[in-house]
Amino acid sequence: MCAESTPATPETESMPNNFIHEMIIQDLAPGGRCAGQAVHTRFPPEPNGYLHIGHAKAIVIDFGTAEKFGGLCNLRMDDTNPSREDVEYVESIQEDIRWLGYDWGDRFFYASDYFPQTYEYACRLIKKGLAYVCELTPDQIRETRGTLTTPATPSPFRDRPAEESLDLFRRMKDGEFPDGSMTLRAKIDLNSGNFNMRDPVLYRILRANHHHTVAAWCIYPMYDFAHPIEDALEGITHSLCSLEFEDHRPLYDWVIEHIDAPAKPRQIEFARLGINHTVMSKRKLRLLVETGRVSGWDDPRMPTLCGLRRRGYTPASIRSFIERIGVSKVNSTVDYGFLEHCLREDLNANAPRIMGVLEPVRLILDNYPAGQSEQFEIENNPEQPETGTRTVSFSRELWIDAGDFQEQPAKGYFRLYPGNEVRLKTAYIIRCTGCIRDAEGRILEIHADYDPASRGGNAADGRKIKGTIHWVDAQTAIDAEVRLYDNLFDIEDPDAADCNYLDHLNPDSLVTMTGCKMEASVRGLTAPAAFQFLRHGYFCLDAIDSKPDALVFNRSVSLKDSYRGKA
RNA sequence: UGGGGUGUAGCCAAGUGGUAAGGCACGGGACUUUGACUCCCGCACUCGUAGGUUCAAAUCCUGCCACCCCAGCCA
Repeated sequence: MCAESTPATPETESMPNNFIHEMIIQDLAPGGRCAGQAVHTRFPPEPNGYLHIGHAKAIVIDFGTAEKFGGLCNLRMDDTNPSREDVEYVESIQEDIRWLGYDWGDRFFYASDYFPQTYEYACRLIKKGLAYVCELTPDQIRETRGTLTTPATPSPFRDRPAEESLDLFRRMKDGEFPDGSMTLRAKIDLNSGNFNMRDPVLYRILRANHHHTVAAWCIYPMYDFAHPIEDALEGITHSLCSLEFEDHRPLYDWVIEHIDAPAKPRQIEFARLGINHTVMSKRKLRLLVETGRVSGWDDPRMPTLCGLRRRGYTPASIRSFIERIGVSKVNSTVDYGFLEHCLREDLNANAPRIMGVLEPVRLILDNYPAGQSEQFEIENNPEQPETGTRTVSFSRELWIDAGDFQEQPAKGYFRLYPGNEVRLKTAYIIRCTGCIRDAEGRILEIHADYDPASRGGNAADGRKIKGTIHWVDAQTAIDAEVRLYDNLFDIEDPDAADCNYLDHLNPDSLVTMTGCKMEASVRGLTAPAAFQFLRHGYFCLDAIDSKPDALVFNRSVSLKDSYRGKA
């Protein structure tokens, strides 16, 4: 069960032009680099982990850009390094992208399916004298690569005859040499200030079980060689990626040029997404999972798409968030609060409401006939009257939230306190007459009288009632557990270089409340299922932990700061 | 020290020589059968910085400063 509260249709029409769009518009203009062509992009994750909100930015940009220009976006597993990849990830990646609302049609590819062509292109480079088989060890390659200010020294194998390299390369593929003993290297520019151009490795020998090709290959192309080829073979016109690949663009272009590629894709880089109070790197997220600091990749505190989904985030809210933060080349960190804002906005408009109390206290209406019961029709969503109403039962004994009563009211408090009137939402106006405490001073029950003439919540004499509170009929209430989630880290920037993020896990990131009470109509609800109550978080049914007799709710967004600290 | 990038409000972000959009956050007010939502109002005499060109500069030129990325047989 997934919490989808809104149709998953990307609204890229509303997406304002960003610098990538401007570049594409120029490419498309008459005489431009790809005048007359259809825009074609791709989202190329390596299947070595779960997708997170940072990937959502790339997904929205890749799919959204293609859609904006009436083109297509492929989904491609960039699986050129078998050692860390797994089918578990290729499946979760597809599920999460679908959940976000994007469709790659029949254009699902594996980079590893192109290995035969990639091999042929490598042979072509060798024949042109642009690549050679090198027998230097990894250490030797590092030592001869030079430094920031000194050029690389040539490999002793750099001028090996093409025929010899071709033969060796074939034998590398045929498994004649051990892992790591040889590489295929491009012959480019040892003096370049860009390390990527100092004879980069194109192929390495690696015996590992590949999740897709199994043991068909024992040589694997490097990203820098494989990626431009993958893009060219698929007819990609614009290869969008993150900023750290800017230095790789000259090599990308070099490959495209020298293999005589069937297409000339253009790489454009944008800044990846940073959000405060969380970490985004797969390595760090993986460690949280493996050390049990969270319950899994889908722990509702995780910034993974499956975690956000379980927390109650809607696909529309995530898409809206990405579209609204914009696209630029500035390294930026967006406030987590903005993500929450986008969720609140969607939930407020589209989520069905129920009433519930987290910390139940018994409320007894002394003048309400014992044994009597009545029904109220309550709107499911005041923002959408067309979503109808539900029936909620009411009787003499109710549950209200402890926070909605103060025996000694604080200054400005306008909910229930002795002598004060408050409205039980859509039911009656009541006046508090006092409360009973046990020996330890805990409130056992609150007493009040109801105004029979106020059925529906309006006073017959027109008097104004300032406070309105939630309530649940004690006779029909359903028990539930509620989990309050907060930021995973208690500092703004757990990624800061001078801090160990594991030392800053927020100890209050998960607070579990048991014995909570929900109105009975929650039973009939399936996904989408998000609820707002208790001034004023949004909660949603946990799709994974819920059982028929033990509902579990996750709080989707924390309370607004302006409300924190108030009674 | 070499190469590649980026600097507009607390956080994102428009702006492309004609006098600083918008959103989040924040503050104030109105409304309210959720202290939510919604609605108003306020929030950069200034665009990293110092000069220069111009009638006019965030936009053009020069110098300086700050920050990010790069020396994997990772992507």
